Amino acid sequence: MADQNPEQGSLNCFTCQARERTEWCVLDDAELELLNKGRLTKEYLPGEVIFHEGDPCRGVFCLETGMVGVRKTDADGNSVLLYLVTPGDTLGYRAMLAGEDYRASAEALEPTRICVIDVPTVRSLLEHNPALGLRYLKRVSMSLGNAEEKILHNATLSVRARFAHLLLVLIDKYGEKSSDGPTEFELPLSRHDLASMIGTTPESMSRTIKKMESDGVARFAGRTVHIPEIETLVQEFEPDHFV
Amino acid sequence: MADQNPEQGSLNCFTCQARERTEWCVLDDAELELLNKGRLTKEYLPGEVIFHEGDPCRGVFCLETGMVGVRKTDADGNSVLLYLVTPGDTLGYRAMLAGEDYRASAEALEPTRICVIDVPTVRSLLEHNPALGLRYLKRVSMSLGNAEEKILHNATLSVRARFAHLLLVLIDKYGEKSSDGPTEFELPLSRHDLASMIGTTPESMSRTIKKMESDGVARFAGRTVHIPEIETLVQEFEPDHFV
DNA sequence: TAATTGAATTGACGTTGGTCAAATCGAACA
DNA sequence: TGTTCGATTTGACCAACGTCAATTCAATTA
Repeated sequence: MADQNPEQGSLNCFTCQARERTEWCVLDDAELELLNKGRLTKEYLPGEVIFHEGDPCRGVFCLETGMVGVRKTDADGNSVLLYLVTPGDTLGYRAMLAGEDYRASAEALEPTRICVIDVPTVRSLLEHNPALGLRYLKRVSMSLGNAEEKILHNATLSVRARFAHLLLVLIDKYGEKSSDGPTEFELPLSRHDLASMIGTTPESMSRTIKKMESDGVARFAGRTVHIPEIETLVQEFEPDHFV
Repeated sequence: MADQNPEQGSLNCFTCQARERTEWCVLDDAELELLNKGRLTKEYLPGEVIFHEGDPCRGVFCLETGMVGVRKTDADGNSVLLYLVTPGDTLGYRAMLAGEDYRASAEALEPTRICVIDVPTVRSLLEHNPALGLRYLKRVSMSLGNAEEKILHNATLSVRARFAHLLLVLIDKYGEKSSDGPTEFELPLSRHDLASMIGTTPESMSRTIKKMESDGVARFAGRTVHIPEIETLVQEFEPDHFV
């Protein structure tokens, strides 16, 4: 694990570029001061683990730069990649708010700079500023809605349809903002991680990609994806979608 | 939909048997008064729908008696049964807290008596009593943890293992509280609904039950299940579980 | 440039579990 | 008691997808 490194990037919560995009945007200056005091910055290299499933909750993490993957693994070593966490997202709040140990692990996928705000500080902020709680309520509730949707998708859609959906989500989140026409963008994930995001194997992932190429739905070159027409992806996902 | 029927059961939030088990247990008398005023009681017969996916959120529901199923259905009519809601549970809070329309539908599975607390009342209570928000935060966060676990299970476990797990959960929630030895209990669900709780078909459900019987893991007679040894179910679920 | 290593792909194969249709069961009711 | 209707079970079939092993690819380093 990389040591704390206060020499690079923003030095505190006041100057942090990511803050306005986090739940902390509702805090006033006094509260920000508290947040800043309860904070510890760390850097992680790809593959380094930020927390493990079963670890006691250490607080809430704020991602400043880089990318983190949240994984859940079972006894046999099978795993799913539940979330990609990018700058402006917070991490680890579920365990904190549920008062549980972590039920998933978090791992840097890129060089990542991240702050931890310790449990007592978060608890105190939550108790004194109801707006923060409401903010988190909204966040967790939307996340729950998405998780429930994923349960439905995994139960009813084919690997191919789930992958089409994943591509749409990734384009929406990390790609150019053009809803139609040809699109090109960089997948932020390996084939293995793409597979574990939709609950399948790298082999099936590979075959699905090949099939999509031969069907002219998309072209893949390494992590670069070219999609001639976004709408065809939507069709894959909802066969009877009307434009 | 059955009309409001104030003649049966508890007449208000003060005398409601279920209340102490809900999030409302943190309210003081003045707040209970507000809750009581924002409340409307309804009764539903099995099969009647309480809300539909896509409906605007009407408030938070409190189940007093009966049972409700929360379902999510896709365009092709495939569906999963996400939750069973029983007395003392609240319902519909996810959409309310996320500020979204319902993303699932709720349907009475038994004759059900339920109160609706309208959106303005819940919002007002949340804004004035931070403890209520924290209470819901915990509830939603734990629910999210369970949903994430379900995503992992559906991706990695067989139908049989998922069913073993479902049985354990149902026994824990609705069965006798004996952790080992022979157990007998009543399934609260049809085969079809059991199937849609673990994301499979009634046919596969039926075959799985038959196989489990021939393996001596459990005996099924209609909705009555007899399990000679609970531990064998745990083994089904976690092959390398140590006692 | 050759060697090394891990990721990705491909092939071959088997199994799970979905689909469709038919048969059976069981409760409600005439 | 016979009838009816939906729920459940059974059978037959097969497609999707997981598994295992071998191969290829690409990036890194000696």
